[in-house]
Amino acid sequence: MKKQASDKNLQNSVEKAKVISVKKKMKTEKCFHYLAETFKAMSDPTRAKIIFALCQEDELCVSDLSNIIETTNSAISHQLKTLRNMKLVKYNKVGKLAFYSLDDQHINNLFAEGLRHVEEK
Amino acid sequence: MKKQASDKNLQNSVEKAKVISVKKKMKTEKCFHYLAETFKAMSDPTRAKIIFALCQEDELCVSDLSNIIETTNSAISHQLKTLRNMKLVKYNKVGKLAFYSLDDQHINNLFAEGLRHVEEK
DNA sequence: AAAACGATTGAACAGTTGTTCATATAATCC
DNA sequence: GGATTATATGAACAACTGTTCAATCGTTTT
Repeated sequence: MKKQASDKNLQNSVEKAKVISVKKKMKTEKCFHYLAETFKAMSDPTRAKIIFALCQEDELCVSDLSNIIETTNSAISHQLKTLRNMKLVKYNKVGKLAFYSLDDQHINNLFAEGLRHVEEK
Repeated sequence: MKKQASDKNLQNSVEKAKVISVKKKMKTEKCFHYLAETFKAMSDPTRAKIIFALCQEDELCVSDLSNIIETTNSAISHQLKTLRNMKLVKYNKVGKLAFYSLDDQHINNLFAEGLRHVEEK
């Protein structure tokens, strides 16, 4: 009977001890998936600009955001929907206006860390 | 004569003071582009796994990485090339083996921050 | 009620992405 | 030298992405 792929490959490891050790520490598939999703939220310049703007001001409406970022309402609105789906922003409707704000407290730290990284380069 | 688009839109701002204030703080196009690129490096599960593994062990060769991550050598090698282009990993060739390691010190902090965020959810 | 306005949405489009498969390269072993 | 091994690579493919454009939906204004 054939051994499991992972076991079979273990025999062929170059540095078996390292492989076993890291395998033990590996997070779940779901964890890596969600981690990747989180980074993906900020992996587009338009979304990065939106998040940056919302770090400066608690609330901004769509047209002001598109003015600041200098692109169309439509493009901003589409990206805001993406960020909403990712639970990174929430919004507050007042008449015709939709005021968006950051929904995820932790994102500020993550974003600031990224910015620090970029500016130290 | 027509005014500049950015000026024209400023007149139409819902909260002009906020718009002017945030506009003043905005980073350059290049900065946001690079910021997005940095996050993009970690926005794929396979790359996130590679980075995680290389946070646990200083150096790992391609076949051990593909064993740990449980995918093909080819897929890993392609992603390592992507990470190499982004200057996030470097490698050390020893005979047939290529030992990869993290090239960017700051990435550890950023990645750890992301992981903390995910695990607190 | 009609017009104006802010925001949302869907379709379409080109561009990008990540994997697979087959092949290539380069070092080691027999 | 020929076989084997570790890694790299190019082409192909389907899947996804971000913007634009046109149309729509609510709300407010006149």
